[in-house]
Amino acid sequence: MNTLSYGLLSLLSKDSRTGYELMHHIQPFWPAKHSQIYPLLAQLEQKGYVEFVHVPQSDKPDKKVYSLTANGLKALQEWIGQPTDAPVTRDEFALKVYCIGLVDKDEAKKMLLERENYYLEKKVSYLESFERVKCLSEKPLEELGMQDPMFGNYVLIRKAVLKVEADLTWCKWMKSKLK
Amino acid sequence: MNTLSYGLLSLLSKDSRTGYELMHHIQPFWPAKHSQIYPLLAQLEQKGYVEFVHVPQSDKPDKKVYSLTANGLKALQEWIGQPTDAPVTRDEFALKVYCIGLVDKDEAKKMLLERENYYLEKKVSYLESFERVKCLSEKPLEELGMQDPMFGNYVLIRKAVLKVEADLTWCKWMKSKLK
DNA sequence: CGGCCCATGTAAATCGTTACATGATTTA
DNA sequence: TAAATCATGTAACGATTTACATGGGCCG
Repeated sequence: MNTLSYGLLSLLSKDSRTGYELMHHIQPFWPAKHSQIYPLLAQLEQKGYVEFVHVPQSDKPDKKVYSLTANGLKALQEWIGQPTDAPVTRDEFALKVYCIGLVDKDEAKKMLLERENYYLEKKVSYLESFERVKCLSEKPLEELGMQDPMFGNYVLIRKAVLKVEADLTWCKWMKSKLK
Repeated sequence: MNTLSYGLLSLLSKDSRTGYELMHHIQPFWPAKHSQIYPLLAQLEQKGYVEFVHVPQSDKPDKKVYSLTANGLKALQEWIGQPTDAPVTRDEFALKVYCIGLVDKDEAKKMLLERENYYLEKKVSYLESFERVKCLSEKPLEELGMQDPMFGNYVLIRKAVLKVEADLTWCKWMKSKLK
């Protein structure tokens, strides 16, 4: 059982989903391709942590809708209590910035602006997710408690927004350094 | 040539270093174990991008001090101009927070405090690095330009500090949610 | 004396990406 | 008509971690 497997169980604890949907929803916190997810779902099913129903579709390909079993829930709760790994980030841009003095100022500025636009787009998409969560939630977001089904979404989007704002602050600060 | 290889060249563009030192210095931006780095250095040497001198030591094991060659510098500069991959983060804590409602409030609070302490320690160590850079720099940091050798260190530590402050802001905000 | 730091390397296992494979429907 | 979306899966490759291997000096 690796971390991604538990991540899939985490998503399934809220909603039954297909492998395809799980792939999309897990991206922001644990990037993974479908080729990694499908075999793990098969393993999880063999362990009895998830089960699925075939859902034939006429217009689109048939799908398998997975849900968490009682055993899966137990495994998930035990995992939450275990020690948690430190987050890991790999940022090619940071490596380039470290030796940015090797290229000329115009190229450096161009790179920074590109990265800033990347973060701006991210921020927009996070704010859109935020709005979506706001609509789906019964209560106003500020009143959500730990037990509410949208609580996880709410706090993680808040985390993502704070992070991307820090990145944008850094980009703007860097731009002033390259003037 | 993978990203880590270029990362090693990036570090070597500032200083000659051993594989062991490279391993430690690249951690904040591209975590890697020595078992990954030593073979890559051998490859880089075969390609003529780096060269090394044996340095026998009496008290400690002998070492190989690597430096960047002219060809290595050229490869490095070309890489900087190429499109840059988006940063990738994998955060087990985020997955757990998503379904934090599955454990009781006290355990959730304990997890949050642990993570906050982790970030606090990180912040302290970043601020220490900051002081070290300040001492090593000839000019005051605010006056450093792109070409100065400490510029890369300076701006990346600033990036790390902004990030960890955003994380701490989130932790404090989360704590208020669990009251 | 046990464990950490220095310092380099290889081998095995796991994790993750890219490519191969299929195929209907929708959109530009 | 080319590309994207939905939907699942396998195979090959590359990246990363863990474990194996060695050995002196230093600290508590």
